[in-house]
Amino acid sequence: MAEEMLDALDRAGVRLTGPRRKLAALIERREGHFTAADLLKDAGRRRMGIGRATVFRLLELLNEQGLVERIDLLDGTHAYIPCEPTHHHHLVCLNCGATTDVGDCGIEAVTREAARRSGFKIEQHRLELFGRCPDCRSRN
Amino acid sequence: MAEEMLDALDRAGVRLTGPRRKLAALIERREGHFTAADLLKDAGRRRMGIGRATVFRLLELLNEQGLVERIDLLDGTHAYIPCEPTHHHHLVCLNCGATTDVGDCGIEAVTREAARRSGFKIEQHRLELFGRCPDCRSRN
DNA sequence: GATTTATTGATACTCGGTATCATATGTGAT
DNA sequence: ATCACATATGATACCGAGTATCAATAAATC
Repeated sequence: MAEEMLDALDRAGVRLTGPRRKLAALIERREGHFTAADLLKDAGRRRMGIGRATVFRLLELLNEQGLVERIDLLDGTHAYIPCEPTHHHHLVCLNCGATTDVGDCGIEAVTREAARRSGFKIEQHRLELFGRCPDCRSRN
Repeated sequence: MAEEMLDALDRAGVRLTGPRRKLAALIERREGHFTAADLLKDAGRRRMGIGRATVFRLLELLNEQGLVERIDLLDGTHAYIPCEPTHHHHLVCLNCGATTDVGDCGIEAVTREAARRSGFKIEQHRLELFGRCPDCRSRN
């Protein structure tokens, strides 16, 4: 469990410590997006004695490895979501918080058009999509 | 000066107070994106005696009226940019911080495709584009 | 100009995230 | 196995963005 994350950490050349293993497991059993505070609470509830800083440090590491991404919810709060380390975009369910990834859906064309209109040379983009996931749609 | 913002505030039915007029003028003379702290510093430098809370309150008001938008920079910090109150997306220059708006550049098609692939019903989206503005491109 | 009500600025607070630093622990060499 | 040492840890303190509170002030309306 949490193999993928631990492998990535190993590959990144950092130590596979107790706190990191435990946190990776906690992240894995989470569904949808979560905040650093959520994780910290998870750990606290299980008396894991894991420090605040450690949580943030691991999230940063995982983020560097592309296994977790920081997204900005519509209300301006930050959340983290586990994901594959390839370029993609996120879909966030406004009802239950579930997230999915989608690959390139033709956004290249959009950036090209924006570049043409503005004269900018576009180097990066960020696209977040918000809506209702299939489950929540069928559930009412 | 700052007519547009003051008009909008008036239309919104709030009072046209001294601090609001002064801040609107300060926002107007800003270029590119700015943080609440930037604005506060502007005001402080001119000994305007404007409180922290007032700055945040005005930014929130302007945001509600669509005259200012909060964007998330790549490094995770929040910034505000003045803009038109129609749906659009933002281009941010990674070099100088300048911003421009572009209207719909075909993103409808992208959201439709993402919806098809994921089963989500997409209700909102957020797209931010980062790159080099024409000035910075020609300047080297 | 008086009155009413929204707005203000000071202060204190919350919350996400970071810096510091002495202690603990994983790891690679022995 | 154990040693040595670099890395990671957790406690604590800190920072910066944003919000709540509240008595004092100033727009708007009459």
